[in-house]
Amino acid sequence: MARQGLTRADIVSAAIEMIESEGLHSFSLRELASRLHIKAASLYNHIKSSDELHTEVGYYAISELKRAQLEAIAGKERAEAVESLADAYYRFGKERPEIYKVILSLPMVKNDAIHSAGFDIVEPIMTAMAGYHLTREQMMHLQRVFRSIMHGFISQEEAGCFRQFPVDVGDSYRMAVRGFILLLENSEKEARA
Amino acid sequence: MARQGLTRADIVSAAIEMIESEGLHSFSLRELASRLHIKAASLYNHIKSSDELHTEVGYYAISELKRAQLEAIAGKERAEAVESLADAYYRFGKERPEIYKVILSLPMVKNDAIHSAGFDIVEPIMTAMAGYHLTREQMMHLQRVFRSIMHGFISQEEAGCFRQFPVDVGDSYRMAVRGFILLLENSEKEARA
DNA sequence: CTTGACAAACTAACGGCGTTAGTTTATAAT
DNA sequence: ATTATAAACTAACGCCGTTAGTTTGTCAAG
Repeated sequence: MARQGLTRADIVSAAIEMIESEGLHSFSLRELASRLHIKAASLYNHIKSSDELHTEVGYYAISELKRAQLEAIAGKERAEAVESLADAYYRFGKERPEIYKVILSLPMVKNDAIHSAGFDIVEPIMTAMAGYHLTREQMMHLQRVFRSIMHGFISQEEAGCFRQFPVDVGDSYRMAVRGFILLLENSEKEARA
Repeated sequence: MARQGLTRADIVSAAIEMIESEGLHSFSLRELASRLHIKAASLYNHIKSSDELHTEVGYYAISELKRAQLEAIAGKERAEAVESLADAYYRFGKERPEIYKVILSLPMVKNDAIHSAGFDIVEPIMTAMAGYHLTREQMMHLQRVFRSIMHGFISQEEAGCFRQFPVDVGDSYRMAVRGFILLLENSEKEARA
């Protein structure tokens, strides 16, 4: 087998492709190696462990999500910005479910690099809320509430938890976003008081 | 080794114990068998597969969550009922994180038994909202919103996603619940109109 | 042009996993 | 006392991540 001179970047992007097309749960180093026409052990010339590769894919996933978010809020303010941000988040989770799962499965604890990458996700949310007159502390709380709603909705829909009732999932989603905007307006009133 | 006459129920409850104490991710049939002083292959006299055991543990987890929820809303109405329900949900996720993860990892799709068990989780939520004057359709949507907020919050906190900022997580949680109650009140107004 | 260093690839193996097939054997019912 | 049932066993298969040690292609310095 002629040597092909694979790089670390080649391996990471092959992993991303494979996860997107075949699913995170069925991903394995051996299968990845096989697709690169390599033995599994050879991967260890480029990566230290399966976890490290997983983290590397995670950085990509976070950067993609951030990109989509920043694009969504560009030139928008207040409710319009928040709705557009939510839509981008929702679409990302729906269109790239496996990559989204990678973000969720990232060990945020005890890994400074991932921890700081987490700020990339927070930043667009803070920007979208900037048009509201809120204290810095309120924004920190509200950012958590926003992420909870979005993540909770996406992952439960993906898991099939919303099939008990025949009502439209899109309608539920819009109601959830409306709830958050109500909370934003309510918080603004409190901040003024 | 004297035969101990293990039953399916023995195995399920040993699995529950093991998951609660050692964590879902480190659970394995071989380790479970070892704790029961049995070979792994012997487990197959009682269960068909690892997935089946997982599902069985899931039924237990759902019933426990439902029990906690029903207890929380007993004799309460409207905001008080919803807040108490949310607290029970939150406490369950925090105090029994591994069992909670089992619920999340249940394959809701393509398994009728689990699908119908999902109703057990919905029911207390519908009851808690019963005091509000809402249409049946509104309740179906709001139930999804409630679960999204709760699940999103619990799983992100558990994953360590809320460590970017030093503000109190409990305060964020209360703000999230307040947001949901605002949405309930707002929906009620719309229903009357 | 040769030589030497580096790193990309290899083979072989370990211990772990879920699972299957086929076998023994204790217990409970006839 | 005999027999049927099912709880347990052994042995093996094919996955998995990972490590150690080895070959070999490539590329740069002498």
